Amino acid sequence: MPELPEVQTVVDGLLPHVVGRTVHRVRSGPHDIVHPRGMLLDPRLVGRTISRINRRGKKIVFTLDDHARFVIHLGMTGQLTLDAPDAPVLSHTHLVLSFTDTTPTQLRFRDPRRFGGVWWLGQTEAPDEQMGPEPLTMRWVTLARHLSPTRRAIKTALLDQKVVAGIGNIYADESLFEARIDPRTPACQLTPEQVRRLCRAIKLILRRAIRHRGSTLRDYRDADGLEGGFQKLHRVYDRATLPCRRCKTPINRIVLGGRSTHYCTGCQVPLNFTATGASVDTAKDQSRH
DNA sequence: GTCCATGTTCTTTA
DNA sequence: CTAAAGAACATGGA
Repeated sequence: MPELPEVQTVVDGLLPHVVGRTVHRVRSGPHDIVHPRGMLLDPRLVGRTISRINRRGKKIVFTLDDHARFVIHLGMTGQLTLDAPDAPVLSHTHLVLSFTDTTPTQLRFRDPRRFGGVWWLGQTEAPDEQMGPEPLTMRWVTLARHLSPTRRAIKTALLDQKVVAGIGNIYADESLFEARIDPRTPACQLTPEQVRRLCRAIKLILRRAIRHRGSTLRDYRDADGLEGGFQKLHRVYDRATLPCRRCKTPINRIVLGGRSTHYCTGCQVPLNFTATGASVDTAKDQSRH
């Protein structure tokens, strides 16, 4: 469920209530969602103070006062919420950190499908090896450098966290609509102008989504258990057969890289268009290996 | 029962 | 060998 805007919203909700607080107790559910598997968090966390929380891609990085770190990834259905200790514990709650200094609070990790989990990093391991640039601050030439080596469809490339960090199925589709690029276009065939437009579109869409506290399709909740609002502003995602909000053409749904892909055949064109709307042939032959 | 789902990783295929 | 497609993971809702 959670892509960059949702993860950022969760982090923003945690910051004022968790940073600076000391872990008093750790409770785990019946399933081991900690990596490396079998590692006990209790002796590493109890008595430690959370000194920092930040986001990298879709990962939430917690730093302790001893400089050890751990990452929580929400996977598809993960929720990280702040609750009163006496609030009912929902099913599929896998980890509860209790803070008793000042107002008693619990940080709860719940994840029905268990694609998410906790990764202990210790004091040396980096949270983002292999991970691509942060989309909110990347420059278009960086994006171009990561797209040029692959012939995969641009939609598929955007989902690859080594290409860009934090984009998932919703915001890939929404960004490509904003940039008016056909999702099937081979990544290496985008013109510099298209990459520039895509880079701007990604930032615009992600910032707008963060402003609306992310998209809730089903499971996503912020740290306070509240739903996001950006799903109401989706232009293509989950809108197959509905009229395009821009040109009224029915939104098309196809499958790319095994993931449903939504786009407007009227607005998102496979080739470049000039200012007058005439199509321009850019099929420069990409020699086959 | 069937299909589908906001993600990632391993396996198979070309 | 590499790149890309496909399957797998686990659960629940339509």
